Amino acid sequence: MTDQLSRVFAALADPTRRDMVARLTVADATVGDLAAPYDVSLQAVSKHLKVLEEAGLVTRSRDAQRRPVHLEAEVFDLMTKWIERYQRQAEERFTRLDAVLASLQDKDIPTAEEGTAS
Amino acid sequence: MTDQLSRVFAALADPTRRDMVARLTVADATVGDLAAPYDVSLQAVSKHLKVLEEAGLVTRSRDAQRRPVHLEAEVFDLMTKWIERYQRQAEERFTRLDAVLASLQDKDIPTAEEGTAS
DNA sequence: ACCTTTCTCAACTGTTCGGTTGAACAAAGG
DNA sequence: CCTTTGTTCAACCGAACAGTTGAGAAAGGT
Repeated sequence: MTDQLSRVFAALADPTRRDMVARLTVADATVGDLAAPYDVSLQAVSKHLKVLEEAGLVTRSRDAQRRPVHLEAEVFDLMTKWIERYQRQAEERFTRLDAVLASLQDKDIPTAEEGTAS
Repeated sequence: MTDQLSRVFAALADPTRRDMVARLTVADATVGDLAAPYDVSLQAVSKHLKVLEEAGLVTRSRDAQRRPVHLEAEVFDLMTKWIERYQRQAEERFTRLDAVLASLQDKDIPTAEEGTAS
């Protein structure tokens, strides 16, 4: 899973990580802040953050001992673009199918119209 | 990973599965059709399809020995909704931050405004 | 009836994932 | 210094994942 798109999808496949992202849209937070609501160790949360970071979804700076986490929302565009592209393509295919069905209603051809076999 | 949203994200985290989805926007296909371009066993592809199916991304019917796979593009909406919601929220926060910074330039208040702790 | 095609199920393998604990590092602050 | 706070690293564990092979089901074609 080398490519970023895969990493982003994988990162958001986990409910805890999605929740973290959701909370980061409100404000930056430290690891401790983020860990608070969950019933897991701080280390586990730290690992989740590493996943989000490697997906490019968050960045981290430094403030004394703290490592504030900041959401990089632009990465969403990567997904949105992929999804929209194929969503559009699927819709187009759908309307194309409608056209075929409509033309079939005019004529009276019960046979296949596919150009598969030679 | 019980919820559908997690399953959809996880399903699309794999490049091979994303490619299958992409190809299914063009036309329905059999397992064999789908497997052809990849250098893995048919069984592996069959497993990938099971993942896509359990995520609600595809459905399968029957045509003699064949099991044609059909894309259910509506499921994309699930993701799109989630993404857009937090994308919007992140943007709003951004503009809100701008406002705060602007007001800070007028006054001179360096203290926090968050009502988190009891 | 047989054989072929298409696909799935079952069992096994190596790898990744999400979690744990314990130790250690980084940066202030007595 | 030594302690406290915040975070990460390392090793480990069980479960899930992505792949394999081998057997077999499902549905026709001849």
